[in-house]
Amino acid sequence: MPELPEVETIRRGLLPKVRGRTIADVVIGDRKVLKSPPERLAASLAGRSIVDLRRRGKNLIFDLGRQRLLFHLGMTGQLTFRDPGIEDGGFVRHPTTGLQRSRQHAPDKHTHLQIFFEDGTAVLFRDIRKFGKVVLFEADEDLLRHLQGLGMEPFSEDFVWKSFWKELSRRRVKVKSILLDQGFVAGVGNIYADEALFEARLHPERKTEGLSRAEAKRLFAAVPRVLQKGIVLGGTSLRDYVDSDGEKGSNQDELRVYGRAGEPCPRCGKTIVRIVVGQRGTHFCPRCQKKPG
DNA sequence: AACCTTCCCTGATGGC
DNA sequence: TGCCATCAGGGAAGGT
Repeated sequence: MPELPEVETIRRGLLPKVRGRTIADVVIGDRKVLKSPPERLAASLAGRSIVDLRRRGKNLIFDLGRQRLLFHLGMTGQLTFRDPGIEDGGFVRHPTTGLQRSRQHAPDKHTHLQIFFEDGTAVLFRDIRKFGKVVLFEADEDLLRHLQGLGMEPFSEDFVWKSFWKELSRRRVKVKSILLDQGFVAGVGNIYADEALFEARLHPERKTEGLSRAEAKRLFAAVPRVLQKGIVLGGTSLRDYVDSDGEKGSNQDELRVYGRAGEPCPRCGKTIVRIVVGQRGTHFCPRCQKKPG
């Protein structure tokens, strides 16, 4: 599932390929994921140039000058670049490493939006479960209104201990739940929440009001650390996630607890367990992440 | 405010 | 081309 590291990896891969490019045409697939009327999307996007590609939490935002095109990838969303001059899944000549297999894929029944440039290359939005969304905003202030509920952005100047502690103390919820709350820290999803809690050695069902400053500080440090690791490794590909070239990330091999129920804890060897917290599968080490009682 | 349930959606999986 | 139930989950919505 695309969380901050996956969306950031897509952004970095896509940016050099789309910046400065002019949209020639768009092709609409299933309109259910398009939160703006397809006719307006098509009419508004044609002729626009892509000035920048930004990210806020798990949202990817195309800056089109005045307009903003927002993608949220939901559970299974993919945003890839496709060059029709290259065979899908075939071999391409890589500038430094020689021949390399192309992972780009042709549009299929799950491709809901294709943004074509003048030379025939395109950005494809594909989403099997259709939990993703595409929204067009006419101006930046409309986008900001849409994003106003989001919390601190990791790696930005907003992400400071004072705010983290203040917000954490204000709320009275399970620590796993607050990590998943996009109004607290933007961009953390189920995988990185479990990883951060393991890193901080906190039981996912600990209540926020019961955390000591030292414990909260561990969490404050762990969140950007696990996210950064995810970015460095190109994201976590458990099932559907691929980057803008259609390539899988490698952070799935480095996960400490997520999806590892029944396996030994990498820190102490005790068996990792899986419980449900807030309707979400939650993985932790019962020895390293004790619930004080 | 916190907490719970339901909904959206498809593909993988396992039982029979 | 077997059929059906279950599960995965981000986020919005609605209820308690």
